[in-house]
Amino acid sequence: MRERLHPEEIQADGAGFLPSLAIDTVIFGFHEGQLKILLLEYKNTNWLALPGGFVRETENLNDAARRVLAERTSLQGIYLEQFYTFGDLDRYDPTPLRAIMSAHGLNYSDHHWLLRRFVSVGYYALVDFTKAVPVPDLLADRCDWYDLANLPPLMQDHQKIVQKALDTLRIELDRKLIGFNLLSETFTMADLQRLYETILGQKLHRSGFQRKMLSLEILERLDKQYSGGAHKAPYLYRFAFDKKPE
Amino acid sequence: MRERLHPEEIQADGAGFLPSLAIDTVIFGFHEGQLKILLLEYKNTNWLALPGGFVRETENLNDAARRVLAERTSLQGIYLEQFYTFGDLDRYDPTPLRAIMSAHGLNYSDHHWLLRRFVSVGYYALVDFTKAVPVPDLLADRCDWYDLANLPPLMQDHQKIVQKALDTLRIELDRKLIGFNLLSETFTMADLQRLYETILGQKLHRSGFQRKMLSLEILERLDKQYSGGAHKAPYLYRFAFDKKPE
DNA sequence: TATTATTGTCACAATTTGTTACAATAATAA
DNA sequence: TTATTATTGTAACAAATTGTGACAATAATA
Repeated sequence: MRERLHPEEIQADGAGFLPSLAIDTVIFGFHEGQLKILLLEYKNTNWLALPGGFVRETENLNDAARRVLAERTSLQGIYLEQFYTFGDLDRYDPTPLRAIMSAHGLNYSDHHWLLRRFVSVGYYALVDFTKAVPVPDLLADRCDWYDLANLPPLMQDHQKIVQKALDTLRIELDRKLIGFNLLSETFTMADLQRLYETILGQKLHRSGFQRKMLSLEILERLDKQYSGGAHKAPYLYRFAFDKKPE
Repeated sequence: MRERLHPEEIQADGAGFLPSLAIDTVIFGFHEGQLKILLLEYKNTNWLALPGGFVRETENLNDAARRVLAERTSLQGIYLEQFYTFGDLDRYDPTPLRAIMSAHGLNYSDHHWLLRRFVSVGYYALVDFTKAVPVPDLLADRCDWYDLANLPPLMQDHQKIVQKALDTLRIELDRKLIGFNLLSETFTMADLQRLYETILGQKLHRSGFQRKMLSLEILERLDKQYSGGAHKAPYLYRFAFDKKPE
C-alpha cells in the first residue's frame, strides 16, 4: 500500500533529494487496440503531466525511476528503460507549476526548489494495462490512461518526451522484448500482431508476422486454446523469459 | 583559442553550474586501424579519466556537451550523441578526485561541491583523428589518444561508460551516420571497411560491404584517385551530407 | 448441417545477403 | 619493355530471408 505524502513535504527545500535533477516516466499500456499512457491531472487546473519524481541522495538513479513507476501503477518488476535526458533551457518554465501549487494554497518565491530549472531523465515503462492500478501523486487529483493517438495538451515539454519515447519504442521494437511486456500473461498471435501494428502505425502481413515471431524462439505455445469467436480457435502463447534472455 | 582556467575557479562553490549534474564524453577517433578515445591524465597521479564538465545554469545540456567537446579537441561541428545517463550511487567515490586536487595543493572538506555525488550524462563524439588538437583541462597535464583495445585503468566508472558508448556505437552503426564521421574528408572503400571491421570486431566480406555501402546512396564517388600501392588505384569517396539526410 | 470468419501452415516469388570468380590496373621486378 | 603482384570494381550465382497468396482446418452461428 502506498503511503500518501502530505503537502508539507513539498515545503521542505528539496532536502534529501538531488537538486536540479528530475525523472519523467512514459508509462505505456495497450487496451482495445489503442496504445495508452498514464497522465496526471492537477487539481483546479487543466494541466496534464507525465508521472515524475526526484532522486533521493541515497538512491540509484534507476531505482528512483522504479520507485516512481511503482508509486503510480502499484506494480513491481515492470519493464523499464531509460531513453533520453532532457536538458534544454526552454523546458524550464515555472508558470504551470506555480499555478498548480497556488491551487493547493501554496505560494512560493521563484527561488523555491520546485520552481528552479530541472534536467530530467526520461524512462519508458511497459505495463499490463489490466494489472496497473493508477494512483495520483500528492499534487494531482487524478491519474488515468489516455489514448496516445489522441493526447490532450501536456505540461512543459512533456509532449516532446512522449514523442521521443515512442520513437525509441519503434526503433527498439524488434531488438528488445517490447511487445510481449504490454500484453497479459497469455495472448494470441493476433493480439500480438495488433499491438505491433499499433506501435508501428502500419499493417503487417499475418503470415510473415507469425513466422517471424515464432523464429525468435521466445514464445511458448500453450495447449489450451481461447474460444469465443465464430471461427477456428487460436493458440494461446506465453512469453518465455528463460528461452532466450536478452 | 581556448582560454585556460585558473585553479581559483575550482574553489568557487560551483556557483553558475547546475549542482549534482556532470557530463562525460567518450571521444572516438580512428587511426592506423585502431579505434581510439581521448583521455585526460591528472598531474602527479596515475589516474586517467574521460573528458568531462558541468552544465552552466544558462546553458542547454547538449550545448554543455558541445562545449566540453570543443574545449578538449579544438573542433566545432562534430558528430555528438547523448547515449546514457549514469546515476548509480557507487560511482560516487571522492577519493581519486581528492587525491588529484591535493596534488594541486587544494584540500577541501567532503562538502566541497566537486566531492559530492554526481549524476553524469554520457555523450559520444566521432572526430577526424587528424584534425583534433587535444587540450588538457585545468586539473590535467595531458590529454592524449589511447587505443580502445588496450585501455589503462580509468577513474571511477569510466570504463563502464566507455563500454556502454561502444555498445551503442555498434548497435547504431548501420542506422546512423557513424562510420563516415571517423574518417578524413575523402577515403577509400577499404578505409571504410577497415573502420567497420574494427568497430564491430569482426571481418566483413569485401564484395557485400561495397554493395551495401553504395546502396545507401550517401557516398559521392570522386573522379580523382588515390595512388601509392602496387595495384589498381581505388576510387576516393566523400560522404555526401545532402544526399540522404538522417 | 451449411455458412462464416479466422487460424495455422505451406508454397512460391521477390528481395536481400553470402560467396566466388574474374577482368582491370598501378606499382614493382625482371 | 614486359611480366608479376596485389588489390580493386563488378558480375554471377547460391543461400537465406522476406513478401504474398492459397488452402485446409475448425468453432461458433444461421
